[in-house]
Amino acid sequence: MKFSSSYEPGDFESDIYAAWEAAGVFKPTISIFPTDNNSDGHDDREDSSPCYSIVMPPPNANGNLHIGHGLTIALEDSLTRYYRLRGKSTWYIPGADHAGFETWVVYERNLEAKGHTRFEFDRNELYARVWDFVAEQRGNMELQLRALGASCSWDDLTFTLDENVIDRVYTTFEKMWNDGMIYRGEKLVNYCPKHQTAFADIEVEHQDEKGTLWEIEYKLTKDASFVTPETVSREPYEASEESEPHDGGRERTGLKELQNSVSIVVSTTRPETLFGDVAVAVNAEDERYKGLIGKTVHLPLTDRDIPIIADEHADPEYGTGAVKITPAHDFDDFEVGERHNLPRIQVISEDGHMINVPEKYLGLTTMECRKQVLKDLKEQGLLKGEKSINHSVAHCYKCGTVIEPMLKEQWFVDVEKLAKTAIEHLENNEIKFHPENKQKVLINYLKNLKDWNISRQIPWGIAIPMFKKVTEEATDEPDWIFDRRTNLKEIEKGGVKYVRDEDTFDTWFSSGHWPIVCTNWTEENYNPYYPLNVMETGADLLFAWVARMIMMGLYVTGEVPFREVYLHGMVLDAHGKKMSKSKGNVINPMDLVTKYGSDAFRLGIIRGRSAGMNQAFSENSVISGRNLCNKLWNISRLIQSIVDEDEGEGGGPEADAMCSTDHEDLARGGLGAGSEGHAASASSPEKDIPVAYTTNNMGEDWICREINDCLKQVEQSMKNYRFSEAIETLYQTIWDKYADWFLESQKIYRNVPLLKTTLEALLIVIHPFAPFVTEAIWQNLSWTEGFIITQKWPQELKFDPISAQNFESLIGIVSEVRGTLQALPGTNNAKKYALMYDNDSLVEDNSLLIRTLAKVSTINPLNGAPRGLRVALANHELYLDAPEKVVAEYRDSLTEKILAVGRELDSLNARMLNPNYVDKAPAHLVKETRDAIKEKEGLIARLKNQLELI
RNA sequence: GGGGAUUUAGCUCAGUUGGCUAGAGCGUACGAUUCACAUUCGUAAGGUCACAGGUUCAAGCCCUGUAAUCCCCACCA
Repeated sequence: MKFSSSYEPGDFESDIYAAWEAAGVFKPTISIFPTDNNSDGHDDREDSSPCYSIVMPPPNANGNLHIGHGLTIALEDSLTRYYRLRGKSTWYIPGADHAGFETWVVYERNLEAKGHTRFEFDRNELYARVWDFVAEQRGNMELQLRALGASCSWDDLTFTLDENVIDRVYTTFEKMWNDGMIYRGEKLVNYCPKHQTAFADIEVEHQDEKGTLWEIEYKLTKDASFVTPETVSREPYEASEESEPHDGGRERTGLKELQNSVSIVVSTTRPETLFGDVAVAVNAEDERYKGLIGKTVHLPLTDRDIPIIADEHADPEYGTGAVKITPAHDFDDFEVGERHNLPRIQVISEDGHMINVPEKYLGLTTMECRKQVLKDLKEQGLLKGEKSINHSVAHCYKCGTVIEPMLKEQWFVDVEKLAKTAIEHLENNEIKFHPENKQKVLINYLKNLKDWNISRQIPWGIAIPMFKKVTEEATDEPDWIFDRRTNLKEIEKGGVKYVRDEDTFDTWFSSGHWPIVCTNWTEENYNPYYPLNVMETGADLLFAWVARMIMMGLYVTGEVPFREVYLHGMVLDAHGKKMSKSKGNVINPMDLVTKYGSDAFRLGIIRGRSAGMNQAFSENSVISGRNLCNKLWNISRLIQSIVDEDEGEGGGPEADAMCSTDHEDLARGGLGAGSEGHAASASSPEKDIPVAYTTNNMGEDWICREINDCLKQVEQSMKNYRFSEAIETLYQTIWDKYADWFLESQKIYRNVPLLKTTLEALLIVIHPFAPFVTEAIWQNLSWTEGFIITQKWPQELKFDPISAQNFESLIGIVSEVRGTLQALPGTNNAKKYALMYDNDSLVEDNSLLIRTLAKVSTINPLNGAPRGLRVALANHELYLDAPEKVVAEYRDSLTEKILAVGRELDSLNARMLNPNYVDKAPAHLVKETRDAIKEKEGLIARLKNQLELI
């Protein structure tokens, strides 16, 4: 196979993915139910388990992937590929989400566009219709996952409405029902009048808005006796003469006589809910109102009287200190109502119109009613004030409609035990969090968790398996029974008829089972893939999802569902702003994949990102990723060309073991170990596999050392989920070390076996992050076999450490020479001035290498007295053969340099002059400081000497 | 009100038990270049580590406080 001369990811990425998929390399190698009894690994899975499992947070089945998905996949797939290379049986389980509400909104919009409404169809019909709708749309998302390189086990894809998911959800629900954790309650729920469904607290978006706080006067009744809650009827407004509108000034002579001199003024932002008022609350400590507690006031625009009660909810500092209590339409008032056993009067219907109000207001929308109420109050002189305030208002996160707190019968989960158990396991550190602080945040959240409303009035979801009794005579039977037959509208049991609840589950109730259902966990069998090794998802889902998976996992399996949690932050635009359609700054990951390749995208989005942080992202980082891929491509082409040349010349690959260079005598530094010094001729310690190369010069020893360090650092980084750090290490090793120093040196000294070994190692190590280009190269290289995706993680390389360290000195020399040449006046100095050395074996032995790397034209021994410009090195005698005039022009730079070194020396000396430092600091640091001082002193002396010569 | 974070080079970010002269990428400036790569190579400039105290031989890192920015939860009658 021939390498194309340029890196074109678009030419091979999809073919490579198809080849992997066809070869079945994404599947775990160990099945769930082992045939041998070799898996005894219930404990200590982290290190000893042969299995590694991770699940994909399911993207919307009929949507497209956005940038956050891109990040998720890049992270999860990198982990998956890394542990696969480390030899684990790796199971990355893909998923697709029915996305209950999202999909429903899209579908309902379609329906409306065609002139229909949901209310024309029954639930089963709607479910079937949406199913078809999703089936038509489905597939894009999965293609995009493939384009991103997700090495997930496609046969195991779990859809959130799969039968096994529904089954498991029903089993859990039944267990909870039997355990008494499920109850039906009339509570205030967050209700969107447009979508006509309730939401969990967490699905509501609060926005700060300007609003008006109105002050309304409620007059005390003459007969100020306490009115017990029972005297207020639930349906107080039967159309009657009395509730007809009055003229503003007309004396009310009906039921009540008003004590006009005394009144109480309440503050409200929602005057229209006045009709649902059942009390006025004041603070017991509030001197202004103390005497009024227990008296009654007349509720304006009505013929009702309501009590004045004392409750801590009333804040004397806020408004007038008196607050009207409307338990059916306000969360706080609901609680006040419960404390005082007050009735709940619902005055707003589910579609946002007034009910249970005087006829004049009946059927108005809330806004219309508000206007009318204000107008009427004003006419009666009861509107006492109007202030504009800032307050936060709850909105539907999908359509922006103001959320109406609504009194509804719903299913609730009593979360007390669930939360308590979860907290215990979290405090027991059974789950490791990245970033760490999220553990505390989650515990804090669970400690304050309220009961969980799991009913949703959306047809597209898992039906709640509860049926309500309709046969009135069967009084002994329970009102509600559990039954799995949710495909039926009506069932009969023991002669009693029941109808199914129309509601569906909150999506998080089923999603909470994700690790359980994806891994096919069962009560009967040990499953080596549960708990998951890690749960990776967005930090914004900590409460909504992660918390619920933990509670459900513990409830169902008794074990935490995963050992570690990695939370990524939000991907922001290049300026650190949230991406949004309205701002027009949305970046589509697929566009970047098309433009720069999948690997470039993956490298770009992971780089510079740390756990839990919302961080900026720009195309530049993807370009930089593409450049690295290009570098890899060209490194490989170079090595392949050397291999080809070598095999063409010599007697085949076996001859490689003999060094092909003519410069063997020069290759090792004078300080190299042993006469032959072939450090790497030993065999591998673990298995008796002979290593395939010998090192023949210091650059080769050095690169082996650097690659070993790189391996260790990447392993460490991956263990700690420091992806960005791993990539940084790889960039440096591949680019700055391997390409810029080692390969440059190999243009002189060619060690074909070592080139092969090191290239393989680097390709494997970076494969998790750049899977396509590394596989493409692997397939192009003439000597490699199989797929890179299933290779083994590289072994440590053998090398001679002293020789490796000498190469470090050589790098220092070359860098200093380059810098000096640049700083000299004029251009092309490397060609003009010869480099001379005096009595320096390292330079002498490696003069060819130094000449090549520093790009100087000639390098000679200095014959005679020093001349030209002395290169600023403490331990090497090097001169650039520049004429005096040029050296004189360099004078300023030299002075600058002397001053700089002088400053460093001063600070070092100051440190040594501090007796406490010498006494208390670790000995090796003190020694280092001493050595550094010696070196600086030497250097400064030489530079001063040089300056004098000029 | 409760909780969590952030503040380091022009920009985006590293800097994990405190330890040599605080790093990277991008950007900038200057220079190079016939064959692995201009998606390149080399060199350089650029920092009061938000501020004020404290602990320590030693602080970007630990402690206290202040300021600014951001996120989450609750509340806002």
